[in-house]
This record gives sequence, C-alpha cells and structure tokens, in this order.
Amino acid sequence: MSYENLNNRQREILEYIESKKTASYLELESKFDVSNMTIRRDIDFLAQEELVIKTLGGAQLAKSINDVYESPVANRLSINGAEKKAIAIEASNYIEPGEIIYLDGSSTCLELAKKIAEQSKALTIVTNSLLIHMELARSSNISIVSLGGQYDPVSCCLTGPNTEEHAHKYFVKKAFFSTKGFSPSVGTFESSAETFRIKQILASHCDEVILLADHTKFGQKSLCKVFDISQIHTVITDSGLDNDNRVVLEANVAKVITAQLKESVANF
Amino acid sequence: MSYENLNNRQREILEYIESKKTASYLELESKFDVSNMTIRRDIDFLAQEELVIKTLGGAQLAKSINDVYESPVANRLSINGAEKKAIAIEASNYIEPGEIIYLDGSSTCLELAKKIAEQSKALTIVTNSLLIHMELARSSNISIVSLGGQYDPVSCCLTGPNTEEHAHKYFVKKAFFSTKGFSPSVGTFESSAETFRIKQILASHCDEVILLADHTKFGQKSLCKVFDISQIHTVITDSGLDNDNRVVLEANVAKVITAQLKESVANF
DNA sequence: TGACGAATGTTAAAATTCAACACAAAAATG
DNA sequence: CATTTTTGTGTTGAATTTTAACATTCGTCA
Repeated sequence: MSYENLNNRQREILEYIESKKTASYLELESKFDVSNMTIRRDIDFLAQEELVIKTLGGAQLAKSINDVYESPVANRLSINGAEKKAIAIEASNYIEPGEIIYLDGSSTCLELAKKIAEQSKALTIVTNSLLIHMELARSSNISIVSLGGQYDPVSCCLTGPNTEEHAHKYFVKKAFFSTKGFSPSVGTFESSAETFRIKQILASHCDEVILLADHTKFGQKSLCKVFDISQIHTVITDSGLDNDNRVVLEANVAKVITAQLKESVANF
Repeated sequence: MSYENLNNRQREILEYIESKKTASYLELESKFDVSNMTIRRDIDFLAQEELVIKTLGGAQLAKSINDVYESPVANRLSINGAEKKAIAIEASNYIEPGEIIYLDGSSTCLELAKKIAEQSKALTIVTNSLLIHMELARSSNISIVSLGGQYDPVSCCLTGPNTEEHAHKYFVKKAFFSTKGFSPSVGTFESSAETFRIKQILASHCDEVILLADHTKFGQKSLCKVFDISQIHTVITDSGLDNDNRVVLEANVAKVITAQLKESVANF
C-alpha cells in the first residue's frame, strides 16, 4: 500500500498511469526500455498493492473513489501508511460510544475516519473535510455535522471566514488534529495558514485536544505555529519514536498513547 | 449510464458483480446459461457504460465514487433518466460563465452538476448537497461553497438550523430547484419539510428562481407547498409535457424552456 | 408465410498471458 | 577475494483469452 515498497521504475510507472489513467504494456515497454516481462511484473506488483487494475494489454488506475481521491491529501495517505493506520486504530479505540468528536482535515484523521466507519459506535462527528465526510457517510450510526464554507480543492476541506464562524457554534468532547511538524517542547506547525484559525477555534471548543503524530513528524518545524504544547492534552504516536523525543513528550503532555507497529510491513 | 439501457440479463449481471465485486466469464456463462460470447458482449456493454471494468477472464465493479453513491438519491437518478439529462443540458446552457449559482439537493440538480463539471465554465456554486459537491469537486474551474450543517443520509444533504443560518449569508444570481410535485397553477410541493426553509431562503436570495421539472412532476401534489407559482421565474421542462399543462404553465411563469427528448434512448 | 433485424451461438485466427528456464549483476558469505 | 546466494531481468513457447467473422435462432411485422 505504501510507496516505499516500490522501486524507481514502479513508482514512475504508477505516476505515468496516474497521469494518463491507463497504459498498455507496449507503451510502457518502450517508454522504460525494458522487456515486456519486466513491465508485466511491475504491473503485477502494482496490481497486488491495489494501486492499479490489470486490463487486457495493460493496466488502468485503481483508485476506488476516483476523482475526489486523486487529491494531494489522498496521495499523502500513502506516506507512512502503516504508522498512520496503527495510530488511527489506537485513536478509534480511545473514542467512547456516544461522544461528540471533531476530526480535522488531515490524512491521519482520514484514516481514523475509515476506522470509525468500520466500527459501529454511535457518534456525532464534526468535520470540515469532504473526504472525511464521505468516509463517514458510509456508516449509518454516525451523525455528521459539516462546517460549511469555501471548498479548498488542495486540502479537500472547507475553509474561510464562514467556516470559522460556523465552527464557533459547535462544542465537542474530543478534537483530533494532525500536523505537518511537531516539536514536543514547543508545539505543532503547519506550512499554510489556511486552516490555522479553524484548528484554534475547535481546540478552544473541546474538552480534550488530541494530536495524532507519527514519529516522522517529530522535530519537523514549518512556517507557522498552530498549537502551543501547553494546549495539547493527549498525543497518539507510534512505536517508531526515538527515546529522546519520547522523554520530552512525556514531560510536556498529560497523556501519551503509543500505537505498536508490526515489525515488518508485510505484503501478505 | 442509466439503467434503462440495460436488458434483464445485463441488469442481473451487474447486480451479481455488484454483490461479488468481481466475476469471471465462466462463472456468468453457467449462471445465466448463455454462451461465452453473449456474456462477453454484455460485459463489453457494461464496460462501455463504465459500470464495470474488464479484467482478464471477466470483469470487476467500476463504481467511480463508490459507497456514497449507493444512496437513495443516486438510485433515484435512474428514474426518468433521459428526461433529467435533457433538462440538465438545457439548464447548463442557460448558465453564463462567471455566474454565481445555487443548486439544491435533488437528483435533477445532480445531473445538472455533472453537466457543469464536464464543461469548463468558471463558476461559483453554492450547494447543500454532498453528492453535488463531490461532482463539482472534479472540475478545477468551479469555486464551491458548501452550506454546512447536519448531514441527512437519506437526501445526502446538509440540513437543519445551522444550514439555514449559513444560507442567509449567500446571494446568488440563479437558483436551481427541483421538486417532488408541481402544479403549474399553484406551485411546487415536497413530501418532507426538511429542506423547505433552505429552499425558501435561497429563493429570496437570488435574482432568478429556476425550476427543473420533467413532465412526470406535473399534476403531482404532496404534503407541503414550497414555492408559490408567483415566486418562480423560469421553468425548464421536457418535450413530453402535455398541452393542457403547457398552456397553464406559460400563462403563469415568465419563461419556459423545453428540453427536446430524443425519440429513442439510443446506445450510440 | 417469409423477409427482416436483433440477439445469440460457433468457430478459428490473432493476441495476450503465463510459467519455466537462462542469464547477469549485486549482495552476502566464508 | 573468491564463492555462493539473491535479486532482477530477458527469452521462449505453450496455454489461455480475446476478437472478428460468419452461422443460427427468434420474434416481429408486412
């Protein structure tokens, strides 16, 4: 599922298919100047990973929720997929039936939304992410509240002043956020200011601010600081976190939950 | 695309593939007791309609925007599909580049949204329908504004007091509505009061109220009246409308646009 | 009835897939 | 440093699948 399994050629083949929606073996053969069999094996692999679908003389894009999912957010999904999934499982277990929850529009929260939709807890979920809304809409036990506003095609989220105003109306028990970068002594960082205010509003309208941050986020800083470390009640991370960061983290936030990663990211 | 093109066997094959996600020609051959070639041609047709994807020895489900689309609204799409498509084409031609538009959450407006997404007019579109939002999100020329609020899984729309409050903020040039029933002397009717207010608010916040009503809607009344005939500026209907209704309609609304139905619903 | 068109069945040629083996380069081992 | 092992790639031909062309059946309508 995650891109790190792919070698260069496979990655390029996937990108090519992503751009053209479909490609023939012949086409790819000459484009990459390798034998038919090699392309064939690459496609076999990509098909196993469910990234493409094999057709007669070639392959086409698989993406189950086609167009909307071809968003940058969806692509980001594949990065550190195992960590995000593990964190999403821990996070979903941390949610009690009946609770009112906010999910922000990050790829990690999208994973969490998938887990939530699979379970059948009765929940009320507030979100400004179209992708999360779509995932949750599959489950009949979930009452969904969307913050309206201007749609941002890059993040697949609703943003802008009207979203912010709408956000002021809602109060939730647990608010889940992800982040671009996280310093366990300083706080969280984002590269754009787009969703800055919405995150701030919801953080001040909840009982518990929960940060989902896999170990690769630690130490990364970015353009603007969103949350001060003192605002964060709970952090859910994965077992890949090094000890130095863990010590600082545990000193600065009230609760740390660690999702256990399986040793190998097995492809069955 | 719409189910009425399909014969019984094709419909059953599709249902079978929908339930099993994938099927082989062999499997289908014996299941329907026809020759390999017949199944093959059925699958070819279903693949042309983009309902399934051909794979080596069979086919698998295509469903582009998977699960959410299995909603009651999406199913309603297939009813009078030809009429709705024809009306949607007329309606999309009636929209000028740069305009600000409202689309309500009906199946006819969803068809219109598809047509709009296919074209590349730069538009700003306000909607409270998740399905319409998803369709429009495919096009990069469209600025989408979502009315937030409580998600209603039956209609796939956002409703409730917060949606209404949000709706008060927006003013559009043309507002497109559909309806459950329509009397050309009285007005429009809905069977539920859910979206009543939102429709009313937008109708009072636009320059032009446009009703999309295929000929089957005429004469149908229902639980509650939404628009008085005097509120409606323009009606787009199809050529299947009988003369009596047409005379009354033209006497009561300023503009009537008629979408021409093709005699046969040809498969190319 | 019989001519017509649409849907289905039959067949064989063409194309594609697949599995087995061959080979070379890179990595691991002693 | 030579060697074994592993990994990735190429080649081949048999097996399978697809395709196109033609044959047949069925129902409809003059």
